Amino acid sequence: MSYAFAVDDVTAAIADPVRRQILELLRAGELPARRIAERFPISRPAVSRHLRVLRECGLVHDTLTGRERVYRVDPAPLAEVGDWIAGFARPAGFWGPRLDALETEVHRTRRDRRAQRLEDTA
Amino acid sequence: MSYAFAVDDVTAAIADPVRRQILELLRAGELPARRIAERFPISRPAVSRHLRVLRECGLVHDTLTGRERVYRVDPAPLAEVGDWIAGFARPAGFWGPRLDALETEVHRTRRDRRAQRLEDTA
DNA sequence: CGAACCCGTAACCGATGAGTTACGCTTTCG
DNA sequence: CGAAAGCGTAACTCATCGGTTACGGGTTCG
Repeated sequence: MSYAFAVDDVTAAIADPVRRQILELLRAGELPARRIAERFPISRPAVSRHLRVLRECGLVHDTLTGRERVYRVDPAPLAEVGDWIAGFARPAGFWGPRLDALETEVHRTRRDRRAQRLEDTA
Repeated sequence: MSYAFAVDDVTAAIADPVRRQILELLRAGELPARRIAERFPISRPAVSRHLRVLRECGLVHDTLTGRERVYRVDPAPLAEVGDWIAGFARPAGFWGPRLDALETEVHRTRRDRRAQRLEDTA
């Protein structure tokens, strides 16, 4: 049971600068798709597809409110990458013990995400 | 002064599963290119190019020894990504304080890397 | 010296990915 | 009810990327 599956999706997702900026934007608070799109020089459908990528790997969640779709960030999948990175700790227990806390967080939020998914597109 | 530049290269580098596996392989110890290549089902030149990508963003360093080129991993650039991830800490100071240690590490190793680069291809 | 070894690069190719415009659905509101 | 707003999707184009084979340069060794 490795995270390889999820890590693959998440690393691919954050490899794009636009998607990273979207996440940073959402860090300040939830936003409807329109508000997100107008912050970028690219077309709205382009942003919409970036949002889909982020959605499919659980980095954002959305709630349909009237005719607006509000997005909010979920850092849990990022923690899995942080977990992988932590495996490259210096000599022995350099960052290790500190980042181990992340792993705990991963397990904790894995439950939450399942619940979240049911709420999505609600 | 943001890491955006470096983070962009590093996230792109670790987005590929083969490159991540190379890093994991090198985590156990340095290896000549040949030894790395024979662990993968793809051709040797393909691995060689993956190594180049990893080299160009500082994730690996190489030393020319006779007719062999020995590679070793450098986790420092990964720390910059960890740093970025840490910015998505839960509510307030959930992982934050723990991952702050990473940032310190980033600064520390930035000097080292400059020295490393001079040694490369030596 | 010449053959074998180790490795990187060049040239080429199919797949993938990010961008665009056009379109359709649902919700709001005059 | 009909127009406008807010989103997502489809179809298409173009650049990038990862894979392959072919090749060349430096090193070891019989």
